[in-house]
Amino acid sequence: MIRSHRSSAVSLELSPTLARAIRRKLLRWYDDHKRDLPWRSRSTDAYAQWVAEVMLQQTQVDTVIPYYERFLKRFPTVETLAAASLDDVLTLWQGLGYYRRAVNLHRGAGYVVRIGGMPRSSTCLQEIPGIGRYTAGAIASIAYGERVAAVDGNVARVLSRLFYIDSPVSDRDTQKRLWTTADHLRPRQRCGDFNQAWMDLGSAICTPNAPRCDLCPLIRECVGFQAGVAASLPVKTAKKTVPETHHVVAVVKSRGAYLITKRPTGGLWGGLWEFPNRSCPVESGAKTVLNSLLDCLGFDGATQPRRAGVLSHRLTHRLMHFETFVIQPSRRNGVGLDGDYSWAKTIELNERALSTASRKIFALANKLTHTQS
DNA sequence: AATGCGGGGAC
DNA sequence: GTCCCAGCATT
Repeated sequence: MIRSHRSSAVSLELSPTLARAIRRKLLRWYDDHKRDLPWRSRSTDAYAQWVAEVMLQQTQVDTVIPYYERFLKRFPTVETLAAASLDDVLTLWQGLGYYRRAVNLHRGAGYVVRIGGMPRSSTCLQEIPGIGRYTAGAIASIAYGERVAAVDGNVARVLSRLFYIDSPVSDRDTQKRLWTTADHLRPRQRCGDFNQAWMDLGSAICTPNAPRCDLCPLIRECVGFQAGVAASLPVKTAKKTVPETHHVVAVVKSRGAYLITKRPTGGLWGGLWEFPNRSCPVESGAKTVLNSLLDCLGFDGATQPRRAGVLSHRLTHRLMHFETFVIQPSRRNGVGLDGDYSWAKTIELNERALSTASRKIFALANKLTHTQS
């Protein structure tokens, strides 16, 4: 019975014979179809693998590649990264998202240099901030040849189909089972290649939608395919509706430079620069909130704000609306503008770490300026 | 166990 | 529009 098969222990559904067949077929397929990716040309460089794996967290390969090339060119070694300023690291990271990754990478580089080099095992790698079980397994198996599993979204999808695992993939028990299954499948040799083979298979064949089962090297072993349910796996839990928030933004321009401020590290866009702004519960109250913001910045009512429009920006977990105003005061009479504030000309702005939302706000403000001038 | 954390590619 | 992506840290 299918059901009893599915609910049986891994050791029962994964016989040594089956495990051997899966290893052999997947590695053979990988030898013929592996992608040519930048980090694969330096697979023994644990630092290079670390950078790649962190960038690839929740981020697609094609998005990462140009960032990776720039990053490794600028910071070719962990020592060069440790010696850099966080601002410079974030500038290279801008647009890639999840900026805590860059902060942790920079912090981690300092840690690695202090302890005299990259940790040499999957377990020790997890002492580095931003490296969890998956990333540690990937780095250790690829760079060191350690025999350790690495279950990411790709592997979870392939394994859930291969073994018809239909409990919600985010559940703890499901995750535990996936890792246990991956542990059983680890080959004694080429574990790094094996881990990457899952990912290439998940990218090219065992895709989230409309998997190409006809091309899959594991079609004969795939219980999900045999049952005709491969495309509906893994089972994901419904997502909740994202909250909507409104904000007012002051793009203050004086003598060709713009007033920007640095966000505190930790939260959304932590450590990045942006134009002064405030949350605004109701859109209709924008003018009041703007005046309050300008007061705090030290720009009084003598400067006439001009409304540039509303910029909407969608994140995975939030929909944000920025009602944008341009202010051109006659004097830079701002008060309390400490180290977290700065004036930056357009060309300097391009070298600062700004969020994509801030870039879009800047474009909107510039459109107004050029239209009216 | 649930939530916060970006942005873009694919459909 | 929707879904999802080489996850991790925090609570």
